[in-house]
Amino acid sequence: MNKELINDDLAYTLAEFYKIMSDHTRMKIIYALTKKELCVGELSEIVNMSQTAVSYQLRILRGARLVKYRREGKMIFYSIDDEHVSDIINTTIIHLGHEE
Amino acid sequence: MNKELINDDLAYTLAEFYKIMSDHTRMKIIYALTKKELCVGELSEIVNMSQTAVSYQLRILRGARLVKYRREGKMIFYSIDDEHVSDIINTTIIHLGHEE
DNA sequence: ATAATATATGCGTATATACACATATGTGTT
DNA sequence: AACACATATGTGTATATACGCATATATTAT
Repeated sequence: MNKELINDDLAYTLAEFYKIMSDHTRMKIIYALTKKELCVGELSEIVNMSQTAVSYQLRILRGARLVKYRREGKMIFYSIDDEHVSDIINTTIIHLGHEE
Repeated sequence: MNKELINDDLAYTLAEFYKIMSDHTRMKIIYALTKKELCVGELSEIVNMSQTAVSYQLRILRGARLVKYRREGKMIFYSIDDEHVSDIINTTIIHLGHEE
């Protein structure tokens, strides 16, 4: 009778997705990447955190297929995997009334 | 020079928003509420958790203004505060390819 | 092969948080 | 007022996780 009101698998999957976006360091990284492809060193400067910390978060973002990467010599360039992600963020920004 | 790539306040605010949605219990509650207004007891049954646990999460959802509520006698009915929330979830479902 | 540079990973720790339990508060009924 | 019922809240605890440090790996240059 309440079948439409509950969907455990979906709820778990959704929550996992949002969990990735729920850390401000990761969000800074994601936000920067929605604007431009960047390598780890650049990201490290932009978000003003250690290379280790950025790398730690990039691994998580990779695991969740939120970002993709390509090697170019010593450097690895990261970018947003899917433009849906940008859409979701933009919708949220509008929702939060945080446009500037 | 990288001003457009970073916006600390916004990143924090976005991360906080997604943090609310990053718990599967809360997501079950939110999901059910996107379908229908419900009281605490009904929610408790639907997500199959104790009244205390549901109440704990509802407080957090209230604090984040993700849900609103109205009293009717002894019961309190909760609903989604803003239809933007449903939009964001629907976009995410499409993104995840989890439509059924 | 060695060195230098860019990035990744294992481990330890401090912090955050979801939930259980007990209890409090608010509302209607008698 | 006393009681029952629906919901909320304070406290303790177990678990999850972000990040630092040290170190490993991968790539290019000498």
